[in-house]
Amino acid sequence: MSRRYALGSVRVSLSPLERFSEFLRSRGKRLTSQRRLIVQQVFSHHDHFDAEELLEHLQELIARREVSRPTVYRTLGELDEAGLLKKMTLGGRNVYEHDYGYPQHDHLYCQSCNRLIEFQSKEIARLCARVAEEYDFEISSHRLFVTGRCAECRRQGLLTPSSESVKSRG
Amino acid sequence: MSRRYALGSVRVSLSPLERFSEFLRSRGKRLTSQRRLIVQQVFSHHDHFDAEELLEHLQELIARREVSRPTVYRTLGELDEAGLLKKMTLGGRNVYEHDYGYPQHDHLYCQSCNRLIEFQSKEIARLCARVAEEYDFEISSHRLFVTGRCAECRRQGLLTPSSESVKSRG
DNA sequence: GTGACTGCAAAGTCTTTGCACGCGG
DNA sequence: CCGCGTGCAAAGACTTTGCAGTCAC
Repeated sequence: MSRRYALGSVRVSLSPLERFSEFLRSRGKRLTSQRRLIVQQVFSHHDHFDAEELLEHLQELIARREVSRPTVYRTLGELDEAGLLKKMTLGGRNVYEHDYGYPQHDHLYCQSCNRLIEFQSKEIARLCARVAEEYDFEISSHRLFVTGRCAECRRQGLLTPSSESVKSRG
Repeated sequence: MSRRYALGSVRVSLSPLERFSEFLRSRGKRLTSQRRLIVQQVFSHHDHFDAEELLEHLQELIARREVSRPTVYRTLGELDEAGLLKKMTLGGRNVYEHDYGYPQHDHLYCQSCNRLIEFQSKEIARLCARVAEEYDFEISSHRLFVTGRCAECRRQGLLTPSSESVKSRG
């Protein structure tokens, strides 16, 4: 898989770190070395991840006491608030994905390999808008998950859901 | 709200308890008094609920030692397996809804009052099928959540998400 | 300097599990 | 009467919080 970005990207003028810095300033918060390190790691590649995976990637820094578990959790929340990450829940744990410089999309979720496959569809938003109008509902966002089995797993005849962490695929 | 069933119902030949009983038999499991009590409570009215709410409804039975917390959790899992309940995750906790004798639907989720509003749309399934075909993906189910603010909350100008449990609304 | 931020340890919250007794088939 | 199912207590997975020292601004 050579394409790291399944759906291409959206033009943005600021880097994630710059954008986060601006968000922090607007809230009277501070750009600490820890927040910098976490943002760097999070945006070093496009992927879906949960706190545990991020902590693994940061294990050296954690061992060196340059960043800690609670700070990672706290910062993930801030990145979500700041609109840099989008949080979702999958199998009881919080999973994050890039939401800055990345287009709106939905997911196919393979129960066999736990992969999230991204796809785009303009119709979904249209459909949501129509339903919302009917119910006099004010949409802030939508989330469509299509669960099943991906082509690869079907070929391999995998039936049992694996317990590995969530991986993305483009 | 006089309509207890927002979307009407689907004709089924067996009662939930009968259906569960059949499921249990097919698995070499037993229809115990506890499972009977839990099924009765769960299907006594149509609503979305989580384990904590169900436990509250069962508090008298729990006090009398006729049923226990672990058994409630175990039975909810079995009802999900049996296809009587559908499990979903909302705000980190598992939420259940009737899935037997009840039509396929999706949800509007109001962030202010935490209500789930059910709606039906044939187009969603069509759309999912089309996407799945494109990705050579085998669908087992889909789940669409439209998040935002319901008409009532908008009228009341409620902005802050409440922390009460999930309620359904027809 | 001062107050936001951090790491640590500890506590939450929701859910699951090990075990010995009890009861359904 | 076998062995699945139960209640109990305890552990588990994930995440959050209180606090005192530390560092960004």
